[in-house]
Amino acid sequence: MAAAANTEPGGPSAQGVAATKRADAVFEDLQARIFRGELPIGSRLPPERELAAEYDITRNTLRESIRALEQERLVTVRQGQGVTVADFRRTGRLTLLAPFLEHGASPAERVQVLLDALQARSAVLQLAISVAVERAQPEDMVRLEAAGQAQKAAFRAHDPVVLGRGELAWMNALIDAAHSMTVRWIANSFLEVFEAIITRMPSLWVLDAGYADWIDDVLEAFQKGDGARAAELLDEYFKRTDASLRLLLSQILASEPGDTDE
Amino acid sequence: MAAAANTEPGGPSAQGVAATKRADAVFEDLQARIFRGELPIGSRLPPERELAAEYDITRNTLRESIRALEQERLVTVRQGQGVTVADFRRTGRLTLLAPFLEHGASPAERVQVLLDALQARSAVLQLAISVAVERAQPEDMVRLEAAGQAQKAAFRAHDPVVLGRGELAWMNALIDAAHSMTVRWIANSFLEVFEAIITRMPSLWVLDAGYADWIDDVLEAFQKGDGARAAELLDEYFKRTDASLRLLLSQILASEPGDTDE
DNA sequence: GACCTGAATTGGTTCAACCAGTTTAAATTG
DNA sequence: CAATTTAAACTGGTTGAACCAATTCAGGTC
Repeated sequence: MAAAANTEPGGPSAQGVAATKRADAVFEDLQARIFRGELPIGSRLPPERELAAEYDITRNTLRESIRALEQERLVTVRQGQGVTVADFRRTGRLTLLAPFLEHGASPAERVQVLLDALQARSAVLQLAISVAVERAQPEDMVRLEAAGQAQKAAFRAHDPVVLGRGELAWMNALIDAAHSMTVRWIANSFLEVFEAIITRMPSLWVLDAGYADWIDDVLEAFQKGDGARAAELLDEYFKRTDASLRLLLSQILASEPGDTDE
Repeated sequence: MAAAANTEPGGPSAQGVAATKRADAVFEDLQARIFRGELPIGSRLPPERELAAEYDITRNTLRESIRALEQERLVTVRQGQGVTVADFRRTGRLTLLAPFLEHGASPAERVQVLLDALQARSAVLQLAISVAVERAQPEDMVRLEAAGQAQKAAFRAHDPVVLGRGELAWMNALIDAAHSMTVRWIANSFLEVFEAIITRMPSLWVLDAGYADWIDDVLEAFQKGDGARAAELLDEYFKRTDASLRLLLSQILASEPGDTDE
């Protein structure tokens, strides 16, 4: 028990691990094929009857997969006309972020999306801070403080997984302190990505040497109610670590020639 | 043809207008019931066989609806155990924003979410600007400039629908100029909301008197490559209009006693 | 060539079983 | 009587075949 403790409630659920349901498995495969460009944008999927036969499932089951694809805006479905691959790069939504980073086609594009996502993450956390400064309750402050201290302690251990989970906990505390559904909903898509990174490529979890001090500074600014200062600190820090990550990723990109991975 | 011109490609698609497919209709109804709290968080939905009978559809069709709910993280489904309403306020993602604002339970909560969404929108557009300043191509600049001028012209017409669509076009131009899938994906969920507002409650489209000048200032800062200045202008402007909107919404809230609308 | 017409194609829905985890309650056992 | 075992019942997951309803497209008609 307590094997893979979830950072926060609302953890595991959908497509977390390998899909057990046939419909899920087919959904993921089709999703990956679309991301890979194997099913090009604008092209039509084979008719449901054919596709079902290909995957050796019944049409009803296949339809559930298609329904999920449609919900993610990866395809558009019209009676009599077929299922068409949508221009997801343009029409997609943030829910595609994590799956795209896992199944996306070219390494170059994945790296680009990841770097953009990091910048966006910084913006989201800055938003969270500015809202949280206005709305944080005493218990939120306690939780934030605790998460920060835990991180400072864990920092000396140099374990990327522990630190990653700790930072996730810290982010969650901050997001909860904002008491904003909108902030929580935006953040969840990013947290999904970080979950995946911690689990599958912890080496990507880059931390700056000044991490411990930084935690203190942010907490202090936050407690003073100086949201602008806290946001600024956050921005600066991320600019530094993201620069390191950029370097790291370019190295990985250079060493990994082809498209294949997994 | 050209009847209800879409602002941008990637327009109509899913649940735009009243669902024609039975499965979609049921999905929307269940979604609304969950938002309304009629199906409380943590409670179990009736068994599929019963629910299908209630809606007078077949189980397979109902399952497609459930699948969509699951994809939106509104329910969790486990074999042998049933379908449980998820704590969407915590586990949901940005895709819920538009539907929640349309079907959400208490007017007070809807207003709160809308105001938070506006602040988030500002943050997202600031992000878009800061990225766009780095990546905008000449054609992006042309498009932005054109959209801005069109808005200045339309401003004198005082037609909220035209102005709303124009501002949507302007935002789209900016988002495209960022050349970032992440930015586009975040923004799409917000654009969905604005689409709905323009169509259904155009009176909410508040514009400041200084709108025309503001457009000029932002464009100028942008063209100078001063992303920080442009973002700042955007933030200031939104703070002003959002304050007006806050007032307007509180009035509407006061005049509309019950939960019912539509 | 423009216009109907109807078959073929494709998704949408229905029905009726059966399979597979979970839960519950009865039966068994100590 | 309490703990355990067992089997029924419930719940979602999947199947297969058939029919309905838009859309497309090929032929036929004018």
